[in-house]
Amino acid sequence: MATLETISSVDTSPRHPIRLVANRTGLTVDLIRAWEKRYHVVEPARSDTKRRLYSDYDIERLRLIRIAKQNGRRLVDVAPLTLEALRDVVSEDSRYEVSQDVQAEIYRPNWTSPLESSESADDIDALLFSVQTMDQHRFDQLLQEGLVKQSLPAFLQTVIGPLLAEIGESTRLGKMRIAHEHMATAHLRTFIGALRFRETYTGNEPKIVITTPTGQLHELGAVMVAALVSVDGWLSVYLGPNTPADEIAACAMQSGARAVSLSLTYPADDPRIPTELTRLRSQLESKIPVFVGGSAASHHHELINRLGLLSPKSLDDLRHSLNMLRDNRFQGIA
Amino acid sequence: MATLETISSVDTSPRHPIRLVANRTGLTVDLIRAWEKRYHVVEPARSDTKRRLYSDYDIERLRLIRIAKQNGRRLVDVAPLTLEALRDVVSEDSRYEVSQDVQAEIYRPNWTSPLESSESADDIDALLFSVQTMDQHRFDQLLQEGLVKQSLPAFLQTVIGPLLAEIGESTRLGKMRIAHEHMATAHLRTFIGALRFRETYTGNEPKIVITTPTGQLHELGAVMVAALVSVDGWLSVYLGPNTPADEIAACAMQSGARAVSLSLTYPADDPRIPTELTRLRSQLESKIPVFVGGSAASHHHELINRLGLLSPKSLDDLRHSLNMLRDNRFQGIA
DNA sequence: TTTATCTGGACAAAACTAGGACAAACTTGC
DNA sequence: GCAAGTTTGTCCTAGTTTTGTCCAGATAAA
Repeated sequence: MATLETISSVDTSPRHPIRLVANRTGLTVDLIRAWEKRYHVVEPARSDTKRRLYSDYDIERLRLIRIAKQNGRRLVDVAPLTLEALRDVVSEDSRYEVSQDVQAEIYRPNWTSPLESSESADDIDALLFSVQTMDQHRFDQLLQEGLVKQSLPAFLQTVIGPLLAEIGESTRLGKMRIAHEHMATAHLRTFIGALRFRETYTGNEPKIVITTPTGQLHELGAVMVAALVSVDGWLSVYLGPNTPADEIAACAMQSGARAVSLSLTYPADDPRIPTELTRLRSQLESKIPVFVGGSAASHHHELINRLGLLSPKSLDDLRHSLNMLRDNRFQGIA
Repeated sequence: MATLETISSVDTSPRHPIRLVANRTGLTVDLIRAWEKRYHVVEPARSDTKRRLYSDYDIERLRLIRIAKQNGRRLVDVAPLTLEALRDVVSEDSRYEVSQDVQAEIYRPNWTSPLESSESADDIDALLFSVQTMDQHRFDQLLQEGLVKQSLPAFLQTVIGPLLAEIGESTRLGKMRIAHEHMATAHLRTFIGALRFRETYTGNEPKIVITTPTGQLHELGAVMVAALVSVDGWLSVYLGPNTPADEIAACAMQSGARAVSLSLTYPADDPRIPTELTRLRSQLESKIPVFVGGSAASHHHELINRLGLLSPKSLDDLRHSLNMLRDNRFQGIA
């Protein structure tokens, strides 16, 4: 349960000085104070010597408010909104979808605790049912609703992960048709892919290149990573599946990425994998870490260690490492 | 949750400043005010300091009026129309907007000028530049803006099509890296895929199964078709790429689809294509037409004719056939 | 000591408002 | 086909509101 907590809540403990907040949000120190003075945009805690101390929650709100302003919103309008409400506003602006029940959004608590497992199980059952009946519209609707109930990382972990496992298993056992699996996969690709730009853009996010190496055609894992890291203020350069090592390296260099993430799923024993990983590592600056995840990553355990690549144990683990890297607290190779 | 209402109704509460409206509609601030002054196109509410405050309803009307104007309508004519009436007008116009057929010429008033070709060319250049600089966020932004300027079918034809051709050509000639092409393709997959659910859903749309057959891994064409047909009131069951014929047939039957659409691109001469197409045709009820499109469709011209499949010459052609089918005016096999 | 942050206020740039002017593009009448 | 009228996008001025930046003097941290 410890993992679930870390993954789903935005930390509200006050600890960051104003300078760091300015760096991370792209706002000036003066401006942050002016906003506080005029509209109480954030009311940070204070140290015993009156220094402002901001929480991750504050930073996230400030970042979103900056984006909302960029989209033409007035400060008066967005200043009193909660984090959740802000996310909705920003996402509505960047892709215009009809806003849902705004009323309900405003009174929702600021960060959601992970769902009761029974509730998640119900959600998954409903999703499975919509897949089996080929009701793509319902499937979409359920995904949308599920995401409203909890944060994106929690949603990926408690709903999407188990759902994919279940669908894979059912198809393997013949309880479900390949067509059903195809429909679900294709739709999840669209759905999760579109989440990536709901968050952020301040212009000074660190970048990460995300893809799958040559021979790996399944991109769902990579898309999930792309969506996930955007929550923590990374800007992902997503290359889709099946990208040659040379191209990944070139892309990382051109875009000035701080990290690379690969997803390995199927086939697990593709003979091209060792070659590609080796090439990639040798062409990249050594200070750029390469994360290798996905269900097939464990098949290449030894290779990964030998090359000095990183193999996060879970999405949460990856997320944690990236947070460290972003804040320059990264310890290097595990 | 009252799904249908939430999805189809547009919020009328006034809350957006004029700047945001300009961003979303692609109109200039001056122009929005001029329209209000002269024709009372929209009469926004005011804040206590006389700032204009627009509702979602206003924004949607303005967006449609912009498109109607682009199609040659006069402001005086469209200004007083309700949102629903505007939707009708725009959808009516979009039938002729992109088509080059002589036949359409008859119905086509002489004032139509879809878009200055130079303007489209500029848009494409900007998109290409953002691909070359690996600026994925800019790429997304430009796509979004492009879509505001014209209707989806016109956008696909005048921007996305040429863009893909240009990228493919540049990559082939080595002017662009594979990584650039990958990024653009992956992003377009997300972007176009997400457009599919922008339209309203009443529950009694005719369904169409859209996919690519076994061996065809490129899904962009299929995704474009899925987005396109949703504009004309079809509900697409999208299965992603690489679906076996048996599964396509099973899916069509289970979902009660009225049509099937396949996209063939690469490899053009895959030996599995004839087998798969034959199997599909034999397993489907004969009253369900199968459309085969994509750049590689012409390689199988003879086979397609022999099996009684349909091979639309363009996206517009496909759209036209589907409209006939939907309205039960379909003449069967060409 | 030097650097960072604090408060409160001043100032200026940017954005918005209203009303009107103007030129280009289009329509209509002859 | 040409001239007169209409429509339409853009720009200007002048006054108001909103928003970003800067300064001065004080306190705290490195």
